[in-house]
Amino acid sequence: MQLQPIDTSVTLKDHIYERMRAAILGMDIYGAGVDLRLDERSLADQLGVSRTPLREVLIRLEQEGLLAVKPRRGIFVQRKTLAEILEMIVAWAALESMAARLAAEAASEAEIASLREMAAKYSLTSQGADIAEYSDDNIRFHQRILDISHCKLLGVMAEGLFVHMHAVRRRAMGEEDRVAKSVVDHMGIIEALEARDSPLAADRVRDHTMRLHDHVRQFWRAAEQTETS
Amino acid sequence: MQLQPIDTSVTLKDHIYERMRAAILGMDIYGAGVDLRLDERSLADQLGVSRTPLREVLIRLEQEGLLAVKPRRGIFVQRKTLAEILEMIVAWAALESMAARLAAEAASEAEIASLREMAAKYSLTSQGADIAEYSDDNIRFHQRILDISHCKLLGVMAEGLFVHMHAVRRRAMGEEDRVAKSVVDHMGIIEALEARDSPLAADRVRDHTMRLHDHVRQFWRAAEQTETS
DNA sequence: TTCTGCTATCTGGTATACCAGATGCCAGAT
DNA sequence: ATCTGGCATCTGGTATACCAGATAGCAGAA
Repeated sequence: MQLQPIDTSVTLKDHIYERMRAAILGMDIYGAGVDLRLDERSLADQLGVSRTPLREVLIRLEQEGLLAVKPRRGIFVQRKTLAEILEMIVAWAALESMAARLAAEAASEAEIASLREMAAKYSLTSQGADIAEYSDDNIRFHQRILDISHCKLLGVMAEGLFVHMHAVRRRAMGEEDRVAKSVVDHMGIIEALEARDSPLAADRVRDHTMRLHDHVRQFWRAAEQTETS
Repeated sequence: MQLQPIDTSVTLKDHIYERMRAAILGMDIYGAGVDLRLDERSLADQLGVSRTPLREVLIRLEQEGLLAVKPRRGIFVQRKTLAEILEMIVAWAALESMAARLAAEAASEAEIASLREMAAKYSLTSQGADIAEYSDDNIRFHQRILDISHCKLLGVMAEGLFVHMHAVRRRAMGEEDRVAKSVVDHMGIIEALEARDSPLAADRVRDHTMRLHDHVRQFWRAAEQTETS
């Protein structure tokens, strides 16, 4: 008889973390009259746990930049400024560009082929798909590049950045036009990878992401947050 | 009369964090018979605080990859595997390469000049300085590049990576030879920045850091850790 | 009516108590 | 001498109590 060990490392905190994270990402952070203040006790009540494990989760979420804890003031969902969003995209470009470079050097044919497969969905019917769906697939495409770089850390670090993009989407995306351009970019990236041209792949990925950078800078809807500190 | 507001946001936790972090970084993590287990209660006693704030600090340190908390087993200082170290260096190269690119485009003359100043110390007397001192100045040089990119996030993310290099130094550095080569690399980087050649600057920074990558891979002393989980 | 200062109360910070899983030692059985 | 099962105890996880700063509303003075 053969038994798999039971994973005892999952604790209450982990469940709380998932719930909280999902709840925060589900919020329309940038909405006008949205209440960004959280209340520890009330949250603990709703989740049916005590404050202690909840607080540890809140601290973790603070580390990830999703929350801001202000001593004796309150806990707030963190709104990112345009400048911060732009910096995240720059960092993302840096990481993914490196991932593309590594992928061009070391990824298997099958791995690169899997990218083409993902892109194929849009190459023909590019105008038919709706934005939201494309946006998800788009993220997956980029994560796949990070995966096939075989450098886990790049993926992990980028993941921490993607999280924040989720909220931004509602605010700065939206032009139909970009989808078509994006598809073209993706094909260019795939071709560079297939050609094992690592500098070219790195450049194309970086340029592609930096185009998003410029787009966000241009179309960020200035419903600016008023809070200072 | 003019008064500056008192910063009330510094709390016990922050002090504990500093102490713990310094203590951990000061440890010879990779020593042979080093005890990597920490005891919450004992630490709380030593610091003169209760477990609660200490735990929050420990969780933060876990997030940063310095500690590993194993439920009902203990808290351990995290040893990095060679693979993990190498991935960190890759990520570092990605971030700093991007920083160099931005710096070449946007840094002021004065900022670039400050790099030359830092490098000057070693350009002539390159053989005189001891390794430890050079190593510190070396880190500062790289942080300066991240600074003058004017992208804070790149610096912050790289900082989180540098922390781990501290412990690695004892283990994989040491050849006098590398100092001289490193100095040459630095001058090349500075020249590319001065020429405002951003692709070249990015390439040189990346190559330089990836040379460290190769060096570590080659000279990592295999006194391998035995623990599995 | 307006301003001042007290106070009730809300919030996060910290301390402490208790719970349950993990370990290791030891007695008793074989 | 060796193996097994139980128990004492150690460790982190969770719950709860209490503290002090932050706020806002109100009462009383000017």
